[in-house]
Amino acid sequence: MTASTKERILDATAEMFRRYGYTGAGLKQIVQKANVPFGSLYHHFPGGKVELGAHVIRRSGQMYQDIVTAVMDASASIEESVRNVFSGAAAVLQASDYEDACPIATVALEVASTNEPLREATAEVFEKWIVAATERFVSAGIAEAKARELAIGMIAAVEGAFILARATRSTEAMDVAGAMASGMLEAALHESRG
Amino acid sequence: MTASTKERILDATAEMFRRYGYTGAGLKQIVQKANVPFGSLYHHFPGGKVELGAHVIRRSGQMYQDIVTAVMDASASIEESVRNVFSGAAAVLQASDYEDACPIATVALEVASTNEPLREATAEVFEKWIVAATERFVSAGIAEAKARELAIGMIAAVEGAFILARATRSTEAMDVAGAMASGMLEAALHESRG
DNA sequence: CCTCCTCTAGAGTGATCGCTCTAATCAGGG
DNA sequence: CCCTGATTAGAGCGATCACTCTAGAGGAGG
Repeated sequence: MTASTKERILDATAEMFRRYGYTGAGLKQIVQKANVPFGSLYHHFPGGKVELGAHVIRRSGQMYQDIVTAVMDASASIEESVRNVFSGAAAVLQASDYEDACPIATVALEVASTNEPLREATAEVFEKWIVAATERFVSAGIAEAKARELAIGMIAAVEGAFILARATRSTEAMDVAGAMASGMLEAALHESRG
Repeated sequence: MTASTKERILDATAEMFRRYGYTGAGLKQIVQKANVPFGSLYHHFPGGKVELGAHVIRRSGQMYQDIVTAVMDASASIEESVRNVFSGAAAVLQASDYEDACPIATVALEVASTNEPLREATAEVFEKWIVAATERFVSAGIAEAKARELAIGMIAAVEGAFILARATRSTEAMDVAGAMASGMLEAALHESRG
């Protein structure tokens, strides 16, 4: 209710992107869902769909990172925090009937070869995620290079599991990916502790 | 030249799907690329875009599986075969300027919540891949349950790495995912051999 | 009151969407 | 030759696409 017109547009677009992707989300549908007149969209985002898309990608990326950070902060150990991220993703998938997964993966694949500004936005988000996760692992005592590998592996695992889980409507892939990621982490911790 | 009209449609559609996704690929563009009159498309695929999409998903899934099988058959050991699959994927990505990746991942995410028959087609393909990979690992002496976990983990890793690699235009994620997958496999082999 | 500027409001633009339709073309059997 | 069914060929359909345009509503300063 207190959300501004601009925020309502961004929120509605983010939800449309998650469900229908970038190409599949129509601007008319977006303004209708946001309960905003069409003219307001081009007032706030004069660059049209591309500018709106770039904003939504960066914003969704930040929001997702904040959620993951909060989950990890609430965990007792780094090992547990990784497991909680995957089990949390599995829970959200199930609760949303396999609709709400990664907010930018679908868009990332769609625009990778067709829309350079949006591709750059997705790349920026992924790189920020990698850096944030790497810092976590470094703080846990893992060497920088190994920490970055773990971070990339973990993000790749969760994204790949999202694809399999949504396609098969099962959390099996997410559960397996979580076990795989935590196994990798434990091995790295064991190594770094001597 | 010897390719039939139907095959040319399927090939053109597969390429359009890889680059633009399901929603982004227009039927007019497809028939133009395939050098086929519009009427022929609806003669061969009376069910329209959905029927064509389902055919292309299953066909691309089978083709991709055949390629991976060939790569693995040409490898000396199961460990090497897994590494070759990832390094081969990285090479294809680089050679195609990060356009040609998994032929169905983009479509899978797009249609997961919007098009039930196509979602089922993608689920079918993924399940076949999992079964095929599981059989490979079982033949290598790994227990059935563990082999299925490895198969799912490997497919999730390669799919997730495709997303990161295409977005960032770098093979780093694919290299890391390959190392992660082969590490998992070696651990499982070590365990199964006592 | 008036002016100025931001924002809301939605009708209307040409282009493209998936799809339907009819006609032409072709091959093989009689 | 004619007939028949499969396939090619593409114009045209209503709907929707991203987007532009003009007009009005609302609040702040004078």
